[in-house]
Amino acid sequence: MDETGLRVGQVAERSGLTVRTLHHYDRLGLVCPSDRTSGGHRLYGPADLERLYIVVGLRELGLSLERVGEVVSGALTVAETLEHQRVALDLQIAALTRARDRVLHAQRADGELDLLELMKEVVMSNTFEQYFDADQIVQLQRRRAEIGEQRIAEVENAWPELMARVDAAIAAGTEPQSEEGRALAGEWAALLEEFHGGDPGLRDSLFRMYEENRSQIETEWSGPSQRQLDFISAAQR
Amino acid sequence: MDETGLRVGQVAERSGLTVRTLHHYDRLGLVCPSDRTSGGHRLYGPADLERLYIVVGLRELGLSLERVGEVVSGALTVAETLEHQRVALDLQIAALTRARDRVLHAQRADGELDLLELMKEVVMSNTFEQYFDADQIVQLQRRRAEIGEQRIAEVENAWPELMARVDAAIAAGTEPQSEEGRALAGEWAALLEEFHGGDPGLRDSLFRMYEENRSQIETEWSGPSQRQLDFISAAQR
DNA sequence: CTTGAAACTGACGTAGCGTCAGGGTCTAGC
DNA sequence: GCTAGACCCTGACGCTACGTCAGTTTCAAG
Repeated sequence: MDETGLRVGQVAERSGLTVRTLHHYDRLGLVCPSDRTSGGHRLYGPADLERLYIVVGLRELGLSLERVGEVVSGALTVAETLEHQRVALDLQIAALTRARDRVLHAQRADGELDLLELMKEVVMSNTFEQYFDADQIVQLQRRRAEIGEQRIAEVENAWPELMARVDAAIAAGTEPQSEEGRALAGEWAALLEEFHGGDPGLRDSLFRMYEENRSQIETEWSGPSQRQLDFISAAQR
Repeated sequence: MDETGLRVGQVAERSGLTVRTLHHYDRLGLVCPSDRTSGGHRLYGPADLERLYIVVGLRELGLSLERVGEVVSGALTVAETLEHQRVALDLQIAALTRARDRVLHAQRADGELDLLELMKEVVMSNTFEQYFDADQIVQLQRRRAEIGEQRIAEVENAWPELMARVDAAIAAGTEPQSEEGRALAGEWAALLEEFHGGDPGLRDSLFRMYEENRSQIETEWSGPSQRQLDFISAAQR
């Protein structure tokens, strides 16, 4: 008759979970109280609580209950699970961040929902996903986080300004191979580098996307024109 | 018998959705094809497609199907919906980012899952959430994104270094009010400012948390000692 | 008229519990 | 011993946004 131990309600209060949740974990076999009263009420002992806290801790990492079960039972190695989870979280964060960016963009349309803008955004990001795989998108997201929003805004503002100066140089008849031309090409390359961070995979994907969607990017996204690209590539030779 | 229009399969192919999804939207009343063949097959006209693309666009913003329905029916204002959605996405991103940080922290325990570390993390973030509300957590997250990870790492490394110099000053018998003492206090305030960004609400919450968990923070998180705090506050007077 | 592809309408499954519904159990006070 | 009130029990359905059969019917070409 050693009916010591906490009842569900008390465990719920201490752990911040609900009684229903504890029932759920019990049924799934995650945390089963090792004792019951004669009337069938659950009694949680110290070992049960320890297991419960392990489960809670793993859940805070965002693992599903199924994974948690596999980890506590030893069916999954911890290191591998953590690595998978990190990647999964990166992907989710990237997806949500893109949604947030789209919302911000739509909000700029001030009151009226600009469906055309929204569709352009959507088409754009779909195009984007054709050329960059999940890992690359996560990689880009990481770079953005490392660099910080201020620097990103600076770079985005720098592009039209640089493109204007390139246009001016072309109009003035500047030789691409001249010192001025090569300086412009250097700036151009530096801005590109801010995007792909020197990763050849990212750079190639970006270039392929550019090649295959040139006219659309030029007209709808005010990207660089063919003349500008020609000038820059001539200067880089 | 003007049975023109696209069938579900064709619409699915063009929109990137599945046939099942189109059935689902039809049943929910979101996008109901305005025509059917005599045999009952769905026929989507141009107006239906337009409505479908609006729905798809709104879904890409992360809105639930219910919200999408309310927006397209005009029951919800667009501006308000977008603002709510932005906040909701911020909260989700913040939650996932915290989970990711915890995973990274657990991974540093190298192979062996350090449950004690994990529990400390969890307890810490629970403590944190007692003192900062959802808006403030989002605000902090935004600040971190703006500043960039490099700067954050710099600041985190700067703390122990500064604390060491303060200790040295105390050991050398430096007066808090001396020029050297006030310089240290200035650096101290600048590092704090990096955290709260000058927001008085954030600063007060942080101070309250510090006050009420002083011993724990000092021992488990190698935070500043009482002696150091006394020196700094004396120097600031 | 046949045949293969495509479409139709249910209906169940998913993750992690919330939320009744319709009971028993525990315990303090009388 | 009895009862009231608080607590606990075990089902069972609900929610999101579809995926995935299953069994039947329609379409379009030969």
